[in-house]
Amino acid sequence: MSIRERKEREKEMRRRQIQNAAKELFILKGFNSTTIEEIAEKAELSPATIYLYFKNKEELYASINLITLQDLFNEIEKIYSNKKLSVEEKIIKFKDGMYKVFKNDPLILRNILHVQLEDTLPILSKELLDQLNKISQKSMTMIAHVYEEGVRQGKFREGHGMAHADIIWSTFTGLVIWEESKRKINPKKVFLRSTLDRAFDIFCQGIKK
Amino acid sequence: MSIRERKEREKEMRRRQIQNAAKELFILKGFNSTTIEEIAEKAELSPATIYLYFKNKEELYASINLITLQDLFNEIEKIYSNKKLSVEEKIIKFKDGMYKVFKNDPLILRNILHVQLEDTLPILSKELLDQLNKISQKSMTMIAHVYEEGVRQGKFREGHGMAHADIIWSTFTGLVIWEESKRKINPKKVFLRSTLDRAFDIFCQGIKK
Amino acid sequence: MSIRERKEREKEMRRRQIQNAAKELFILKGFNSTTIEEIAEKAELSPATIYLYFKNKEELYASINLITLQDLFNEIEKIYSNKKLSVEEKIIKFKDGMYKVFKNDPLILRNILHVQLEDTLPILSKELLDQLNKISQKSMTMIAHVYEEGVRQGKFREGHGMAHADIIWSTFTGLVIWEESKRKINPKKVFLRSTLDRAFDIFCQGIKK
Amino acid sequence: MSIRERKEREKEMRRRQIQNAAKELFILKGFNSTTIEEIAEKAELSPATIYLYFKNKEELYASINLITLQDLFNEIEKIYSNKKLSVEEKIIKFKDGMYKVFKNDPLILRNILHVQLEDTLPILSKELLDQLNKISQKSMTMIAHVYEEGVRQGKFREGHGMAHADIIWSTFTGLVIWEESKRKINPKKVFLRSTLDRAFDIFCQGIKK
DNA sequence: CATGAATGAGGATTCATTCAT
DNA sequence: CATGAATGAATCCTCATTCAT
Repeated sequence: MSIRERKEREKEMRRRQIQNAAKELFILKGFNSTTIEEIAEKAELSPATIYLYFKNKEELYASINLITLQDLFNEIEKIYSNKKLSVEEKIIKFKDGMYKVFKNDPLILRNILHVQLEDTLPILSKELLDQLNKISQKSMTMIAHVYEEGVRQGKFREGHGMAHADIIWSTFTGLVIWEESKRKINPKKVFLRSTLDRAFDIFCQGIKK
Repeated sequence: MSIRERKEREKEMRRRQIQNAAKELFILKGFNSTTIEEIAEKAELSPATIYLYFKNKEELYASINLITLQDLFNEIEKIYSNKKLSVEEKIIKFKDGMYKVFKNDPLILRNILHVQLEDTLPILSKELLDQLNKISQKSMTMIAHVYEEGVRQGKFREGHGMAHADIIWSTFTGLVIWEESKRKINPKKVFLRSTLDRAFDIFCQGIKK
Repeated sequence: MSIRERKEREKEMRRRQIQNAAKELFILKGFNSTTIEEIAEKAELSPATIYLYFKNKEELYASINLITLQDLFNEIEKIYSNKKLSVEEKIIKFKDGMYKVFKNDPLILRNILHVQLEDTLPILSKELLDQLNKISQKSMTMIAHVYEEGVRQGKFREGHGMAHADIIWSTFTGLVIWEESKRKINPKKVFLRSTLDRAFDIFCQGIKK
Repeated sequence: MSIRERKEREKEMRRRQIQNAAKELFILKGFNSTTIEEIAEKAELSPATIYLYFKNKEELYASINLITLQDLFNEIEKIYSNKKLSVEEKIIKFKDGMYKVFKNDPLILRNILHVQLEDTLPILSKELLDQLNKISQKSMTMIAHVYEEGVRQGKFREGHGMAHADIIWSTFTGLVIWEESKRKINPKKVFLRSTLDRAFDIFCQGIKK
């Protein structure tokens, strides 16, 4: 029984090993320009082996997105459920949480948006697309709830919760993408954490009643 | 001389013709998934002819972004130079200007961001990259100036102009992309102009001293 | 205009050139074991060029069958329409016609039967399959008509025309394939024309009233 | 010793088990399109195990043909040796026997002919090829003998026995393959036993003195 | 100038086969 | 004896790019 377990664990590790190799490359070069061969090489496996663990390139790609998005969801949920935090604090924490996930895996944002913008948006299986969609939906809803709570408490200006969730999310993604793109043009540039903080500071100021 | 001019003009038109065809396809399918042959067909030319006007696919792609970015630049400059507008008004106008460009040519934003997100960016020639960089730099600088002017006038909170330019730009792009992506998943959704306005309203509120 | 025609003709020749190379190889090694690269090499072209003339390997394969079947159809129709021949003569001529086509292009029969024997009978496009089907249907119908005419004239035993067309066709193909297969095992053996003639002689005898 | 025997028997059963699984798949999908993995799965073994019993895919395939051909041989021999049957009856019985084998295992004919037409024939080991050859030779010889006996008895027209064995065999295979191929194009069609009977009826009529 | 035609350089995927356990 | 896991070697197909006309 213990042998079987070990095997199981090893198999899972192989999967991870492939996903990690792939993630790095997808981040660096995008989906289309990353070849299975490169992934295999980085994972120190043969291309054929990849196909023992993932049905094809798209599924591999999707599986990575799923992990990442799940992380994000967990992060947001943790904050959302934390009863000790005020709504203002929660919004700040949301930003910090998103940033943390993003820092840990810069691919995430690109992926979420890539799902929609990417070339031939990879023929992700309907299921996976739905799953991605659902998770992101749930995350947004939690953010919306927080805003609405703020309104109820008389702290925030009147307004549709979902719209403000969109604004928070967009401000974050917009900044990150923009910073990332600037770094791409000029690699010396470092992501300015302070700009992000400032933006959210302004936002918090702006929504005050 | 006049003949030469006509020739020149015709040549320029061919370039445009190709760029327009390409733009549409890049928007629709992304860079990698758009083939030269498709572009040629849409432009009613042969693939070989494309190469008489553009060194390769990347240059063609970049040249389109350049146009787009130039349009945006013009829009921003017009507002920037308008002496009748207050700094607050200018910021609002910036948003409206960006929105106008985007509305008039929805491809614009996608393209600009594609330059940033797309797989193949690193292959762009140094020259073009610099040019792209310079234009965007100049646009951002103007926005930054407006913010700094606001600070000098005691209207806006202290802060680095460039950082706030980034924030403005990011908020805008973030929102547009996000809305667009939502529409992609659920096509019935219409872009919420009001969400954009709200976001900038919050921003303006937030930066007030 | 003449130039265009020449081009057209040259293009058609290329197609033929590819088909001929492919035909030989398909005969020799079967569909699956023949690679596009081999075909290309034999045709003195690059693999990519093949795809300018045929959508994929299957279509190429099918196109060859189509030609072959068409030839056969023409041969049969010629006999069918010949008013000077008696029904008995027509049946003998059918055999001779089929044999002529086969002799002139030994690949023919193998190809037709490959359609039937081959692995997963290649996913021929519905259209082509229909076309193949239609031609063969028409050929068989003509043979059937001749038999029925023979019945009407009181020369042949009562019986369903189509069934006898099947019998004629099967006897012929069966014999040719069998002889061919024997030759494959023992290459010295030569196809026995006399066996074929004998078989049809027996058949003619057997169907007499 | 008894243990050794049991082992031997078990080993033989495993072989059969694999062959049966393989046979079904080869019938369904052809040689090339059937994968070792599929065979293994159907046989409830691992792919690697297959290689403990058969040197490679080709040998496995050939071994199946051998069985099949042996069955056919047995059937024919039984009829051949039956002293109570007249030559006319024997010929009819040959057909029935062949049909029975074919009905019981539709693979047989496809396989026999595949051996001859199929892509991979050259790869079969010389030994196996010889064995296949010998069995088929012996079967044909028996059929030939019957014809010659008929001639001696003054019942059949003069003629070379072997040639008529070929004719009998070809007529049978030709019809079966043709019917099978028609069914492939139009699956609703059912194999017409009556056509086969008719063909042999005509044949018997035709060879009468 | 324009292009039809050709191709070299990959890239994703499959599968028979091997081997350590 | 059995197998899970791994892979080398193919194979089909695509596409940016070139060049003779």
